[in-house]
Amino acid sequence: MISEDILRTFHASLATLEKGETLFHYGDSAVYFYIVHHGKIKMANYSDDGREFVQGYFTDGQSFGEPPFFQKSAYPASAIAVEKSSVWKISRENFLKLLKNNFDIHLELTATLSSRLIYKSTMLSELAIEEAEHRLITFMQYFVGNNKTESSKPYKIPLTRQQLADMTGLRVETVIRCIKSLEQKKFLTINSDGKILWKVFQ
Amino acid sequence: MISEDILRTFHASLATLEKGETLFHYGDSAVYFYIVHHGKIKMANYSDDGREFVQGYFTDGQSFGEPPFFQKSAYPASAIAVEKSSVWKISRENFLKLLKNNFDIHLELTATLSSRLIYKSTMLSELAIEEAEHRLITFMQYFVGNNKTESSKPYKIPLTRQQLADMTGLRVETVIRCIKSLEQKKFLTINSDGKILWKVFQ
DNA sequence: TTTCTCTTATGATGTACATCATAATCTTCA
DNA sequence: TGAAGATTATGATGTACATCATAAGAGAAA
Repeated sequence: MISEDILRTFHASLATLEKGETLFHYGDSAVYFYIVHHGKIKMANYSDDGREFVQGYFTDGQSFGEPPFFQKSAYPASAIAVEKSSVWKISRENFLKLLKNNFDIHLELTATLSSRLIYKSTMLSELAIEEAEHRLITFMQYFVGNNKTESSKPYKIPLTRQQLADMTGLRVETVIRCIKSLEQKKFLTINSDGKILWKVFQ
Repeated sequence: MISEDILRTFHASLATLEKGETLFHYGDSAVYFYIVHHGKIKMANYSDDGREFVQGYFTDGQSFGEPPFFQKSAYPASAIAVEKSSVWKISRENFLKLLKNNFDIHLELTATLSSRLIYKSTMLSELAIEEAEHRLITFMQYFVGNNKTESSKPYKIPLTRQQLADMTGLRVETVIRCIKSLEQKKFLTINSDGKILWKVFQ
């Protein structure tokens, strides 16, 4: 988490985005690196026939779009505002200066990249060798581990079946059927509003 | 690339591995970080019914096993020596000291992690929304881009159909059929020894 | 030189998930 | 407040890739 003071020192500027607006497209050369000030941004890839894969969602305080920075390559996915948002943008040069002058921030970045790398490796292996239900369990375990705060009660996963599908390479109907099946197998329960309640001890 | 001098300063030690030997298993808690001194290491995941997914191969000078270091988590995949190898191992503490004292090495690590993150994101999106031939093209493009040195002649990809399958989440037979189809579509040619020759301009 | 294992190859068959169709809520926003 | 668009749901059908079977050549091992 980089303080606003430091951001200003290194000439970060704020940009605002309407809901649905695209910040950058897949393949654009990466000139800026971003931190969400307020709102929600998704990074996603699209196939020729319109299928979507969501690489991740980013909210207040989270940075995104750093990786292509270090080999001056292109963004590997597009960034779209899911809701009205504002983001800090920092140029490559200023960002490198910032890292050079702040070991703690650099280390935090390293940790963030590492954590994302573990997530991607995990999901990649799931998509490559496991089937739908297994994939969903692994994804939800990861998600709950990263978002659940209180430790005793079941966690209500704030994602629709469609969002689960978009992040696991499955289709809505498949996710719906798997979730039903996983409910019968007692991996989770379905709340009265349809949302998934993840059990505590697993 | 970290010099042997610096490695010794931070108490790195050498370990040797026979062909087929396992350095660490998926799920082991990550106490060391490694750099290949000489040989070839693969990181891979295995499903219950024995299917393999290869996350990557690492050779002389390349580091691996860093990500779980920064949140003290477990290795996300197993590391196995593909041939007789020797690796430098550095403890977490010494590694952090090393980063703190060498900005350039830290920045190089950041760049390495970023590059891997882009690779994983790319393959993840491929596995999620693209079909077999597209996946293979993307993988080979990436591979050639990272390994081809001379720029004029077609590049002979030094991987078997089985290795391609293991890295793309496909099965050998599918890879064989796809490669044949891609040959007919002029994306590549098949050498007299069966190896894939990747065309220059694509 | 023989045996074993790996690699490329090809056909027949099976299946997990996608796709298509339809519908009953629920939410959004105009 | 009423229409449009999500969301969850369920059945019927389609298909890309996996699986199984078999084989021929190449290299390694003994």
